[in-house]
Amino acid sequence: MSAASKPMYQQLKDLIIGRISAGELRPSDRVPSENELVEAMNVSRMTANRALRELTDEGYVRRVAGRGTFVADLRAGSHVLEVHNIADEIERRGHSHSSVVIRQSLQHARGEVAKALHIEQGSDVFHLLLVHRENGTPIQLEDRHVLAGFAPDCMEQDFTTVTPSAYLTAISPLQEAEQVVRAVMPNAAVRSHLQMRDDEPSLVVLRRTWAHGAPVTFARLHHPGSRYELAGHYTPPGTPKSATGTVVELEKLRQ
Amino acid sequence: MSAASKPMYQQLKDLIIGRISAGELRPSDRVPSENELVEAMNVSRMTANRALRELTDEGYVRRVAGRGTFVADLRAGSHVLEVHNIADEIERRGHSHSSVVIRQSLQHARGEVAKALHIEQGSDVFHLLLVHRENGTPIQLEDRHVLAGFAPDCMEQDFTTVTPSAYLTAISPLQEAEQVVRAVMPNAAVRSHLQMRDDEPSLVVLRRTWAHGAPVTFARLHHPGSRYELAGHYTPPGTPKSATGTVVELEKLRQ
DNA sequence: CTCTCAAAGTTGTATATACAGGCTAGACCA
DNA sequence: TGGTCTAGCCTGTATATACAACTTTGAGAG
Repeated sequence: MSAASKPMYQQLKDLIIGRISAGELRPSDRVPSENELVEAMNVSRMTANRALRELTDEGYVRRVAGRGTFVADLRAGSHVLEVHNIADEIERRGHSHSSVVIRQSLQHARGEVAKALHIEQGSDVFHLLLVHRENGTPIQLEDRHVLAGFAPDCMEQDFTTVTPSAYLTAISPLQEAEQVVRAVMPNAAVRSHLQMRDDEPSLVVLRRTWAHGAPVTFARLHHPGSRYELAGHYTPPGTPKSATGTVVELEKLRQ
Repeated sequence: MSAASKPMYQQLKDLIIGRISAGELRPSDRVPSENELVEAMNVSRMTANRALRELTDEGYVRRVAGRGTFVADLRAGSHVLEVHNIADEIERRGHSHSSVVIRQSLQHARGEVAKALHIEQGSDVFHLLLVHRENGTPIQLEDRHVLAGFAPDCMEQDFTTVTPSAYLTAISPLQEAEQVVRAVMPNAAVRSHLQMRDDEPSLVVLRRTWAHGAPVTFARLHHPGSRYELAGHYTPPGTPKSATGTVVELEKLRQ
């Protein structure tokens, strides 16, 4: 579990990452070429190639055929926040998730919904309104519109057992999404559903999801500001999927 | 620029992504093994290996030595939000960024700051307080504490020309970060600095940044709720760096 | 019938080799 | 002096081969 077990290409990557991290190699500096690594480290060129290629994919370096490999510009401060499905998020905290369906109806799309879904005013859409609870406490009001043609059996679903999100991703995989996060003052209806104080702001996530190249659902997710936050952990390039599972200990720091 | 020019390993990737995207291959289904691809597509095993390995890195499939390659669980709803440096963000919008330094002093770390930075109460920290403006309008109040030992020349910097973020990333590359987003009601001081209405909520980003394995700076970034939002565009796995540059057209949809 | 173990299939890594194509410096020519 | 062009280095891709390690299956021994 210690050192010698790592594969050679990984050792090469670690070596170069180490030099960059230590400041020995700075942005736009040239890093050893494949052939130089071959001679210095006594490996084959394909192994050196794999190391440098993966470092490129992970954003550490930039390669130019004919010129060489250079330290990348260290993305000037772009941090990542992962926004999870509310049910998954609650479950990951080890808490219990439940939801109450307030409305589940077929409607005609009006103004902003029609615009968001790229459909004509008056087209059929399903409207879902439900409250998600964490250990019994309201934590999210989900106000969702779904293209009627995309989910014909939407009215037959029991959304207290399967969340709309899970239902929709089961219909069609591999979707694209766009989202916006805002701080707003909720209206009385939202406040009531989420059991919020009069002067409490709300964290709102607007999310529009695509399937097969067209938007199919648009959701407004309201959260009580005093009981909800988005948390994210960012580690340098080489960590595409470890964001899940990192623990955030930044809890007691209220302004 | 059309079809035949793509390298073989990319054609293999596209072929398998196509089958997944079309629903022909569903999560946990087995995808062709390397040797099967070798025979079917008339390529060498290393080429098939590269295609499947990259699909693994990009999250499309999951591989188990001895068993095979299987379609991954299509991340059950994990969406990504990129949070950029405020100056970069403003510049990307084609607007002008300026900032006003309100405080730049050496202090002794108290309570929450000491805790966030993992240092003793009373340790030396620099305190920076500045307002960032977009086309003259206040858009962010940056309240930052920096470990004194990490940036000894912090007091000599002119933070109206180089943002604290740019200054700090120049000192040490490759850092780790943790952040939390909240909706809160700002106090009078914050409201005043950001020229906010009395009943306007604030979107707050708490960000703690590591270097060399230890936290070195802790920032509270306050934004006026009516003039600021976080936006993100999510495209399926194979898009590690294209998140920058996607246009969000979800603007006029107020709750 | 049950246990053991070997065979076959699978991924993971590593090497040697080959050719195509981009880029640059310096030799060479006019 | 000035322009051209080639030799040499670099990355990008592709192949053939080899061995290690893991998993399942089934044959064979007891």
